[in-house]
Amino acid sequence: MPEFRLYNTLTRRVESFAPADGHTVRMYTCGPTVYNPAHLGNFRTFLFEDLLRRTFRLVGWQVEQVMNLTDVDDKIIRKAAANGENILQVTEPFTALFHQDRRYLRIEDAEIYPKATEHIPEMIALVERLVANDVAYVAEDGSVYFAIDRFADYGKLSQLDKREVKAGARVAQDEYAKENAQDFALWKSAKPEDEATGAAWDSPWGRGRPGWHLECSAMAMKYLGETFDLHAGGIDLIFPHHEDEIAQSEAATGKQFARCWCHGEFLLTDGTKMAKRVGNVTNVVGMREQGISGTAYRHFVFSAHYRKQLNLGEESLDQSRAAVNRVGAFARRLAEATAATPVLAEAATRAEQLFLDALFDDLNAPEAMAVLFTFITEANRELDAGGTDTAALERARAAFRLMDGVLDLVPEQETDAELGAWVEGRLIARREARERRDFAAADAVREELTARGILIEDGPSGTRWRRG
RNA sequence: GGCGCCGUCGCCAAGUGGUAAGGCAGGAGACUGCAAAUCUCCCACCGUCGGUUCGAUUCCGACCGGCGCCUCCA
Repeated sequence: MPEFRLYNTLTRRVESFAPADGHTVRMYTCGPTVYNPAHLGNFRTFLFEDLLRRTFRLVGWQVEQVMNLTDVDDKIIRKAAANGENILQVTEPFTALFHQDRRYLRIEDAEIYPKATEHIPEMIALVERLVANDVAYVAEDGSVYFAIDRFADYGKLSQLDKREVKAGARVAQDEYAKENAQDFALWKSAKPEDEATGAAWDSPWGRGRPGWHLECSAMAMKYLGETFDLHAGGIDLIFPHHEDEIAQSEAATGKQFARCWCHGEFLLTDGTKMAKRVGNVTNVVGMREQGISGTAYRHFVFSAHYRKQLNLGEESLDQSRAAVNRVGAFARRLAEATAATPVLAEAATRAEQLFLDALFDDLNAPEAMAVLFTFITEANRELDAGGTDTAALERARAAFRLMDGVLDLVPEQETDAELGAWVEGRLIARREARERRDFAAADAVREELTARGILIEDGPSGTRWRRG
């Protein structure tokens, strides 16, 4: 089994990583809050996690991934209340949209997508454990808080001990109910709008709803065990979300929660963090309407290391689209080739090795992509050279399958049958014109197609077309 | 105010103590009826100033510039 190295936020170092049981990586990834469309920044993180799970399989491990769907929280309740709806009416359509967007970006299915609202009993049980362990306390109003100063390790993930809260920093509005301003809510007593929107449940402390951090601890432990291999998410979740998850989980079980923590950096737009509040968000649906494929976005995301900020500029997606078209053209050529030179086999084997080296070294996707593109150039050269080595061709196909099996960059083929029939008809007209050597007429057809966004390529096996 | 990250070709972005991957764009050529695709060749001395070193883009310091976290947040 090759060594896989990964940066661990807990230790702030790149370390050797392997699942505890040696064959299945149990990973928990924080999913979306389903009250609006997830934006491209959110999907950068999900794509990073997709790359992680695919790379794990390349190492030879199985993957058990849990991605939660937060379907009860302040923003959802506010939205539901404003519309006079139940929270389900808010979350169901956005849950569906999330999966649609996810598939467009070819993000693999996680094994489990648990919803917070379907795990209220597990969450209540966890709070009871914490109260029993005397690290949580019940406030006058029936809310339950976690007392951070009763958990010695508090701050170990975010290195809070090295931090100082900004002088005059905002403090929580409901501070009066807490012993310490930094204590966080495990259980929030129900307010009228909670009841009105179906966001309140019975508990030993009265009607209420779970605090945000609680769901992840309860669901991670339910599906992955009290200790599991990896917990991933966006870098902004380090504090307070993940810090609080660690506190409430480890204070309850006395065991280490996640063995490794992994965080992806932000997506920036025009130099600032993509965020709803900034108003610079782009959604998958919007991207789609601009004719940008999911594979182009994958290329863009993988062009930077996951721990570095990545700026989405005006030209970014167009550049990636062009890059991904090259991969697509190569994929078709490889599929249709019949033989190649022996040199191709060497290039393929070398590329595979370099590709794995790059990904296994803290998931260096940009490096891995560079290997892929270098291989494409080499392979095209050997394919041009002719050759009769069919085994070499198979070697190349296997290498490409391995690499694209992780990156998944080949753009989708056109599936619009009506458009296809029309294009084929025009191509027949063009072929006839060319056979007459009436090139003016042939070029007129090409321009007609170009006007509709169709590009054509004449090759040995006839004319091929695709969308520009 | 505290903590941290980044500054590499026109744009995006890897990387290394010994003279810098890849993608996009661009230039020249081959191929093509013309294109497209493909191939060949060309296209950077790594923010500034110091220091360490035989040698630094790569280590250290200062400075300038940008970003993020400390508060809901991928």
